[in-house]
Amino acid sequence: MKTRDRIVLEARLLYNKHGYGNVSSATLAEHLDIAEGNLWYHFKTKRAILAAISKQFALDIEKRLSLLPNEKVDIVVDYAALLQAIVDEFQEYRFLYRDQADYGEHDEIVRRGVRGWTERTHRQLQAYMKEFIEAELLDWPEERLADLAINATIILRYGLEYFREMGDPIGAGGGAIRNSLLRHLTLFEYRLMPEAAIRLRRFIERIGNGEEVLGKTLGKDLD
Amino acid sequence: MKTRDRIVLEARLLYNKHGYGNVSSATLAEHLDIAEGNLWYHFKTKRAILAAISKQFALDIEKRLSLLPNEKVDIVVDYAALLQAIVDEFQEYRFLYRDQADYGEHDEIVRRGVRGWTERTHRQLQAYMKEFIEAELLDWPEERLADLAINATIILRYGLEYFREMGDPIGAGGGAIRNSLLRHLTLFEYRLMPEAAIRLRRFIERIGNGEEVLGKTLGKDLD
DNA sequence: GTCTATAGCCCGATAGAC
DNA sequence: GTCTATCGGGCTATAGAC
Repeated sequence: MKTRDRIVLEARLLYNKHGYGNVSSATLAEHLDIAEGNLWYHFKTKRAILAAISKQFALDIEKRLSLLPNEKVDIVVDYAALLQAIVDEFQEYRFLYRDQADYGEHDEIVRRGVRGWTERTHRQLQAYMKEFIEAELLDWPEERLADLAINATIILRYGLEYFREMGDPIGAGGGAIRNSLLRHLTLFEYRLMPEAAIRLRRFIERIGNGEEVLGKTLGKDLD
Repeated sequence: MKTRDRIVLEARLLYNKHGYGNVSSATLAEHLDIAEGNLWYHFKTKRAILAAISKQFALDIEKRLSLLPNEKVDIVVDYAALLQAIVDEFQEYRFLYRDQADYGEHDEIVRRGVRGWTERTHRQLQAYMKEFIEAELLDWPEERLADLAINATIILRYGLEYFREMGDPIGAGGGAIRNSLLRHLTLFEYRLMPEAAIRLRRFIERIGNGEEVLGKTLGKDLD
């Protein structure tokens, strides 16, 4: 792996773990076992590292947004795969949102993209919900489908922070991911066919345990 | 107003605006028009300022948690007053949660309190919802009332960050507060009596516009 | 209580040898 | 591409005069 790529990877992991502002270039270089000067050779400013991570973030988001319900598999499995992709993404780029007050404005690519990505995420979730309805696994009125998708996005997105604050441990095996997923499920579980609800809950347990039974769809090449 | 109190107030405002890590003691002293040495006389460390703000935070939370549906007024007005107290609180101490990755561990008083405060907030919202039901303004099954209250809390809590990311301006008159409140309303509006929904929406517009028609219940002495 | 002056540290970033 | 050495600047915090 090239030094430049190692820097981008390690920076992202350290920023997620300790916060962007708490990871100095000296610390980063030390973790990479390279000299600090070498780091400045590859990236002329600290913000340039942020830009490189942001670029990869944009690519990964597009990959996740391209996921669609697969006609060949059943919708419960499809939806579980989407959920896994979403929580992976939120975890892998967590610092980008969490530390924004720290590093100031987002990189341009994120600043310009974030609104569109969020709206497309709503539509993506809505498309999956619609499949549940068409498979007669969910009984939900069409006119409230958009609200369901938006509220589900918000809860998935901020669940990690919410449950961390409540004391749940983060990371694979920790309760925060599992609880976020279960929390979003409360929005529509009461209108799901019991069998579909049971299967979804089973998938959520596996995702929460970090079992990655469905194959990781994002960042596989990075970890 | 005593210098010490002025420091605590101005620090909170500046931290909320620019982020805890981006407000140096020099900047803070400059805004207060006092010498930096004077600041260190009142607070021996920067963290001591954080502790003072956290202490006030705890007091304000208790005040807000003590709000109850008032038998003499109708529940819609009561609920609007609670909503206003909650969004005020989340705005006035926004940096405390938002910048936690920056300043590290919460002050002890917050660290020990946060779980209990959140759970009590759930129960508080639930009590108000129950009043709506008893006034026959809301049709909602008892067994899903807790979930409604929790999901409403999360959306109220993180709505500000969510809508800011989406490009809405923050602060009185900005769209973020109004949109957070409307978003939380989507959770149960479809089961509200139309007349109650209309009145709630009208209150939300006024809160979103910063009109404070119900009287500010928190931080009144600070602003 | 408030001020000035300054210590001591870590940070992001640069210069230049290899 | 990688290293060592170093600079300028901002930050938290201290010392001591008034």
